[in-house]
Amino acid sequence: MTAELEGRDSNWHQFFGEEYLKELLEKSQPKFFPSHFADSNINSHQESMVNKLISTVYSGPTIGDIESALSLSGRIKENERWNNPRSIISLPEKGLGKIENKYTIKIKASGNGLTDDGYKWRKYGQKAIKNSPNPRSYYRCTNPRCNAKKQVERSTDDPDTLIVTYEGLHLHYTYSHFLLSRPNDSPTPAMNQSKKHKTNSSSPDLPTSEGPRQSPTTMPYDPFEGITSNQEIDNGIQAQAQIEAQDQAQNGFVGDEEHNTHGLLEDVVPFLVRRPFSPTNSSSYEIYSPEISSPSDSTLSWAPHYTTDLSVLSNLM
DNA sequence: CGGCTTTGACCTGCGC
DNA sequence: GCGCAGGTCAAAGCCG
Repeated sequence: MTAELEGRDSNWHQFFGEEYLKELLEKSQPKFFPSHFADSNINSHQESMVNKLISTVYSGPTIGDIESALSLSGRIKENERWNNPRSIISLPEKGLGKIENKYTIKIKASGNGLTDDGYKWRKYGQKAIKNSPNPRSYYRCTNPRCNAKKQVERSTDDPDTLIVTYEGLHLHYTYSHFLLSRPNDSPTPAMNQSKKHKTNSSSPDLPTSEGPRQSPTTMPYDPFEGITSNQEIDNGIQAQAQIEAQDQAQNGFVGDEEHNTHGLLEDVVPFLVRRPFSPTNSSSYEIYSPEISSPSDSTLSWAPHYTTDLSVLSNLM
């Protein structure tokens, strides 16, 4: 499989610019970051920490993610547009139209026809599409806080291929991500309040990604990998736990209590798509952006035609 | 009984 | 303005 990756560099410093990172830090600092992170001068160690923290907090797919996760031999195009979020804002002026948090993914369904992407979705509609024999199904994330949506339809070319379009962000916490690297930590009170997950059935007509959330004990990667020192992160975790405990008291739930119990904001691109890990997972994934890829280009491409207002995300933290 | 899917109706955007 | 197509709503029914 080949894929063309068209988009931003995975280096957050380059992508967002230092000023924007500082702005983000200032906004998120009260809950998550030690105060000195908001200082005007960020040294290299701090910057490294910032990059890692932000890439953890905002876990949208980077090129590295896609490449490593999908084992793709993709070629990466330089595209200056994605080097700075400010320039994204001006994209419509450049004729690319409205930018959306949208990804389209082609999934070669496995034998059982299921494509468990690790999130829990509720179907809210199905629509016949013109010139297509296959209906399109509409799903929303079951988390009441979350505006993530996806559309699923079978490819007309290949009945085994599902075309999944993700839209929006998973605005809920996956606190378990923190804990993977911290086996010695005792669970926070909030963590003990998670329910057992419930497995959904799938439409027999259009198998989708209903399924159990990935168990914290089998989460495939450690978001804090490489981060070594850190009272700051401990503080952040504790602060987060307090926030969630408060949530629990006030609202009766913590994040997506049933399956995505605690932790970091996740991009709508599902965890298992970004980081497929199980050798038994026979699904293959192709991520592309029909809006940007050339019609004459036979290869599939991916482009981050999403913008994420990190100030919004940081406010949610 | 709660949570889910199904499905027809309704809404909205867009092209003519 | 009209019609079409895509997207969403919500009532009804199913299921564990």
